[in-house]
Amino acid sequence: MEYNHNEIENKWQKYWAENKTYKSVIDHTKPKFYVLDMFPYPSGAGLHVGHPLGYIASDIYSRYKRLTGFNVLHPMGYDAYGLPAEQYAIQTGTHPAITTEKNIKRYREQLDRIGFSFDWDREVRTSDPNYYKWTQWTFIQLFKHWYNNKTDKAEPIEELIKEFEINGNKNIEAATSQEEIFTAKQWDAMTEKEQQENLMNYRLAYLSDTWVNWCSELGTVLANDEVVNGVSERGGHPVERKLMKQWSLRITAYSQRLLDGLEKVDWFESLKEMQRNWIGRSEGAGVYFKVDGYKENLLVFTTRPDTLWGATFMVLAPEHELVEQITTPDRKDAVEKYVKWAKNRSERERMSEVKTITGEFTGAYGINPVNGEKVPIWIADYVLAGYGTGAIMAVPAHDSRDFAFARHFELPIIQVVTSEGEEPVDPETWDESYDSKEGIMINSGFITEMEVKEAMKATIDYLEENTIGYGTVNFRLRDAIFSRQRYWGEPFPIYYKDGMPYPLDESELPLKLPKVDKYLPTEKGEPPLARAENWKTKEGYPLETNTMPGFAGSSGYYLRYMDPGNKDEYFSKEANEYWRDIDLYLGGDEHATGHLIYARFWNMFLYDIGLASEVEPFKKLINQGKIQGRSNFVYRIDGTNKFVSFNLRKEYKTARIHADVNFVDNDVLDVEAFRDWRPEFKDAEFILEDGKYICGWEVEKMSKSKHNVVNPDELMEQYGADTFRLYEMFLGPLENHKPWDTNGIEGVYRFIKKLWRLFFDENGNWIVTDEIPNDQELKVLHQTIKKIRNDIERFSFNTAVSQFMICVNELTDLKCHKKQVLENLTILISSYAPHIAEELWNRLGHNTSVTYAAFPEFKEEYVKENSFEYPVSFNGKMRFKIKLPVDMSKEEVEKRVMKEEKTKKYIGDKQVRKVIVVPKRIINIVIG
RNA sequence: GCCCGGAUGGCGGAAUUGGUAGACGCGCUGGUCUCAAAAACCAGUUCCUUCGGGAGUGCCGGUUCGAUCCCGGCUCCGGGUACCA
Repeated sequence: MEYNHNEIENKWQKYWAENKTYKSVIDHTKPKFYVLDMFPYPSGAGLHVGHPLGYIASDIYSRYKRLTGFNVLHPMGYDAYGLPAEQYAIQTGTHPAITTEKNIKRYREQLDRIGFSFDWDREVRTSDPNYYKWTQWTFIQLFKHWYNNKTDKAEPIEELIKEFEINGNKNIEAATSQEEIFTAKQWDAMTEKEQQENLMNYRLAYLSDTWVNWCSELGTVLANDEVVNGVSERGGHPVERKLMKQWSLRITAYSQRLLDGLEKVDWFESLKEMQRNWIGRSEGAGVYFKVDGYKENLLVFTTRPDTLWGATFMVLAPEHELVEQITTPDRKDAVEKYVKWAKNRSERERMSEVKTITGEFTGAYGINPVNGEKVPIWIADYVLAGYGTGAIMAVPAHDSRDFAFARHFELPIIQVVTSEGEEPVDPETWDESYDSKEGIMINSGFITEMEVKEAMKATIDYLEENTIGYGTVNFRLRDAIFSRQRYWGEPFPIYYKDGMPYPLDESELPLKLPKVDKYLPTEKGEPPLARAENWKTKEGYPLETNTMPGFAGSSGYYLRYMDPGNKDEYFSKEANEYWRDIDLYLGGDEHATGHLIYARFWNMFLYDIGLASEVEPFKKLINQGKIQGRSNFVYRIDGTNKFVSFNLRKEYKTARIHADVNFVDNDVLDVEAFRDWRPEFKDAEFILEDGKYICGWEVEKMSKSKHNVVNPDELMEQYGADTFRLYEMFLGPLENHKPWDTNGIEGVYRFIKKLWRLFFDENGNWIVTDEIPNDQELKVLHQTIKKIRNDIERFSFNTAVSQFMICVNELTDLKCHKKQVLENLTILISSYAPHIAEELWNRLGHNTSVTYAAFPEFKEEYVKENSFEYPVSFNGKMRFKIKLPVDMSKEEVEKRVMKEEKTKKYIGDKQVRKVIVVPKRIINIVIG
């Protein structure tokens, strides 16, 4: 039989589907292994050549784990809610569900063509009511829980209410926005609405007026991680700050646990570092400053309590709630003008004008609690409303931003830290502030002469003793804004009574997405769901009109895969206790500060309430690199329709034009295809070199406009899925970002055909024999077993492909067609090239899938050498090799080498200073 | 600015990190087969060379018998992040 990839691949893909070869069920006799890919958003463009990279790697790993005796869970699904389908709906009126369904179908076809070992019976889609029922259910649980800082976990809100009824909130330590203390009596006296408002400050899912990132172009708010460089991640539209009533998740309650959990997981260090920075823990102190003439206190956060004596002014964020109250009449106009200006400035403007120093004096003064000094209170937008308390004490001598501000507005600068052994110099002469935490305190009351670190501690103690401050930890992480003013997302299971939100009863779930006439906001500016008829409960209470954000559905999908059909529960205890967590998670690192933090939070909450059995959901995580495009260019001579080949282009004035990579082969342009491409090139002329038109090339993003998109379907049609899979892996290390280059796939295709010819001769006759393999053949096989196992375990898929090539080359040279060897090779390669492996396995006489075979055992004895070819180097330079027995002693080796003619030649008339013999490594002779 | 990566032939990359630099593949050169081409196969391919050798893993220096690997100082490229107090 001739190797016909299309025939073989269709046959086995059909077989796998019909026999449910990759179906996974709980099996307590085997250890479990859960391999997960980040599920895709099914976009209309389908898969390009970059998408399957991670899926191929995880598939190889899954198949390998099956061969080594694991019960593997390897599911796939779709992150089906998303903006593109909704934007398309707005333009065309097509319901996003229809677009999504169509895209999923196309994705599935493409995925199936690559031969993945997914258990499709476990497919989940975030937009499926059977799935989002549990997203809604989890939201209700978040609404019904609060975070107890004493026990460090989420607890039911009923218990909080009980405590309020007995003691009020004075003994409660919670993650809360509630600052006022009330008694049980006061609690009792509250109306239901007041009680609900109060509880809202404790709930893990809560409604509040929040400063949000508003994107008017998209008509919705965005989470912090959805805003990049001041514009929306999707579409690049401008984003502004706006105060809106929004649902949020109190993820900040989990800041410390999210940080600590990173120590327990096996992820790339760079990714962990990104999460650490995003969580942004900083230790310091909260300090109360009295406002002169008012009873209000201003609370500031500082990481340098030791520099309190150097605070010469204070700065509030323009949005700070006390600004209006404390501004003196003479400063009112200026301050109001500034606040208005700051508010209307877009995020992007604010970020690009960081260097420009702006601010206004409020006319008010704060009183430094440690020395009673009066310090002016300013407002400036370098202080952010969203971080710390939105107010700072400014220590210009020891903070570069405060220093710049003080210089600009001519405010006093007092030095309080001096570097050890140096005399203090008048700060007026400084070029920059002294920000280092190394040094000795001066001019600082009782902490003078202390070391900085000692002074910090002493100051915090002092603040706490005198109740003018406290030691504290601040996090950069913000609560996750959870409302979106869009149609295509999960409806909130929430209704409103007297303006207060209440959760639906769980029996009402799923609350299905209603039909609307248009996918746009209403005339009154309400979200699209407000257009739905009868969008209210049975009792007539109005339902929430916002929908959940994209990360809602993706935060717990990996748990649902464990038990996707469950009608009564998110997932059963039994399923979760068996599958537990993801042993290997593969995906792009663009999710570092979004999905991967939200999902950890989601899982941690489910752990707290007793559902999930592991705190951390993703034990090991690998980021695959992005595949970039490799664009090709032609060079048109200015003012002509003549194109000059790459290496001759310097002789002319040319313009560089993208040529479609699909009619360029090894940078050689198919001139006819190019002429047919566009009418304006019909009569193009070409100046060739060596009879060819050579194109220039560059690595760019893969995109339609750059004509560098390579479609996997065409490659698979031409070379087959097995070749495609091997080639994607052969491209380079999995985690590297790398350009796609179709040049080279031929080499892998040649390899596959060469593999086939170990089993069939050129006339297609089966030539496998039952002969006993010889030592050489066994050595090749066992070297390969060892290398493949090793390489897969360390995710070095590219070098494994090389080893397969070496193995097949050597077996071909040895003319080895022996069943004992080839059978093992078939199993080895089955995780990389499953179709051809399945065909060969079948022809070797097996009637079950190679999936259920056992990974060949490596036997040291077959690769053992009794001699080693020592490289002999002189002063570190390798000159010749000499074969010696491995068990020869160092002394003996030295003696033998020194006797060699060649050794004498290279020594010449020089002196031998030293001879180094490293057994089974090297011999180095030092001469000179 | 700060924090992470990275730099090896014409190209993708290897060297499981002190021990033979350039595995494997692409491309290129020559050859076999063929009327010819394709395919397939064989040989060669880091650079320079006066054919003795010499140089060589971004650059400069150090440690070592020996450095792609360790240390110090740069340059360039990629990514993340940014008035975070």
